[in-house]
Amino acid sequence: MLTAPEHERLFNRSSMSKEITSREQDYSQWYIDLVLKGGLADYSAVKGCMVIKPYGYALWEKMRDALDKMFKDTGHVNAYFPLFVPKSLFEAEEKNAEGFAKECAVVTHYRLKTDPDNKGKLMVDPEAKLEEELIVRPTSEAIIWNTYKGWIQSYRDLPLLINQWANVVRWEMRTRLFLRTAEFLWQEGHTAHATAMEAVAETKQMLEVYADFAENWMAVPVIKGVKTANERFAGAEDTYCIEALMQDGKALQAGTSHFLGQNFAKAFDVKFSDKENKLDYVWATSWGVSTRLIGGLVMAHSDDDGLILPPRIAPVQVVIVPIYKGDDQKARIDDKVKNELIPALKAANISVKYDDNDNARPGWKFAEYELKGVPVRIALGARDLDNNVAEVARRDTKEKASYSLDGLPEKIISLLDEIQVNIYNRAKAYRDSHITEVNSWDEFMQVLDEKTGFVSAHWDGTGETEEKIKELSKATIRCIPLDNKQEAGKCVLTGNPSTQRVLFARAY
RNA sequence: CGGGAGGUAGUUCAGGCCGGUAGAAUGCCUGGUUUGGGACCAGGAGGUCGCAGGUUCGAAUCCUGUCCUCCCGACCA
Repeated sequence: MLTAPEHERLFNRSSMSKEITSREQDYSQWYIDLVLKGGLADYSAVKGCMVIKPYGYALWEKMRDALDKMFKDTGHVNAYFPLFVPKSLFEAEEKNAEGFAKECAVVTHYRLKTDPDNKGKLMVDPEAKLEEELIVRPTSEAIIWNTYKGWIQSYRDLPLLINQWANVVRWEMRTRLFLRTAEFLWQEGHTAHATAMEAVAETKQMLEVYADFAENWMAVPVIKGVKTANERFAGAEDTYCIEALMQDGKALQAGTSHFLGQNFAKAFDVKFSDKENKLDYVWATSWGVSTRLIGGLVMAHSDDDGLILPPRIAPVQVVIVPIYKGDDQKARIDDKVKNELIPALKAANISVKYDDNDNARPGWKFAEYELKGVPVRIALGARDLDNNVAEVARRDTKEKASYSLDGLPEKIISLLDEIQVNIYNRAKAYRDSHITEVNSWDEFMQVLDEKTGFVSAHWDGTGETEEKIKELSKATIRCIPLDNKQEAGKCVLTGNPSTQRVLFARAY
């Protein structure tokens, strides 16, 4: 029997610890809890903008570095273009401009001054109005194509394969940490080619790079596909995408690669002479992924105890927690860890943290590193040293096992690989079991409401039907999968003839 | 941008109707005991109650405005 104060204490202790809302209870809150309490990001004083905290940024750096290498390996180089785009340039490609017009931040003045009526306060100086407004880039096609015009004269200048790592601003009505914020970080590749075929090949190649990255680094299975005309990037001829599925059954567009045709070349007058000295407009692509991937990563793998990060991009892959009584034991553990384990793991390029902070006890550390999604934890106590073993816990399954200290680094290395594969397989099994073929409207709605996930259904190919379905179900066509099977059928809404199934889902 | 909820110590929250010296737990600091799943004892520091006005002798509390966040909708990566 507990006394009242003891009850009180128990209650407070549990409510005060970094408790995470369960997915079942409130999926959105679970996600927010993970991002905030997992130390990935924080809110800021600026509406719609977040602070990416060191742990979250370390994750982004790992992702960025892996992607950057893949871009370089496919022949691209990095450059940097301005944050501001003069309005006249921005509006040059009409469809692109229209598509983004509703969410642009605009700079109209270049100076503040002291408010004469309100000492100590500043006001916009009406004398300092810009002659031409500057658009804060929501994407950089305009400024880049304006620049490319001066860089491209002949086929010898092509292909031009440039990427930039940057921030962009899209003024969103409703924001969500990482998934949708007013400002976000991304990379945008912008390439120019002599032929349409070459540009299409580039578009598809970069889609493959994204899919490769998502699956093999982030361990998030994705479906490669093409967007419908309605969902296409403003100004593109074709938009290819990778679509991932979150644990609540909603889809997430994880990356896009656009074949821009000659739209931007014509809008910015970018021509080249071919070998026969004939002038033609160049063919273009653009492709991007953003910090949104972090949100997708969190929602694809994590559980009610916290983040689950794939080893290949986890900022800390292994954490070692010493368990000791007194300085003698601590010294023995230190010796083993610092002189053997850490050097061996570091030699294998594994990032390892030894948490011998005496402020927190082991149990607290276990919970903390589980919250942060560190893939592997090694607990090492005096008892283990006597038996020449260590307790190894994996985050993905929460299984614990005792392994001999002989050959432990090799064991950890293979365990990290195993975890990487396991979380991918787990996410894939979930994804695959949530692609449902339906043949009637009732079934369509029922699957969306009850089972969730992707719904594979026939569609008559018209924008009107697509709109109508969106209106009725809040589901959009996520993509027409690449190499889609062609089969005759009837549109799930209109009954009109269809040649293939497309993937619908409610999406982030 | 519309509807709802919220903002008080680092964190989670109480207090608010009914105005009168700012509270709890946890965390933090010091010392000690501890350490195999979120330790314990003793002492201590910490808040212009989101911000700006107003009402009042007096405002965390009442009124007005404004900013930020969450949820639901319309918009979007």
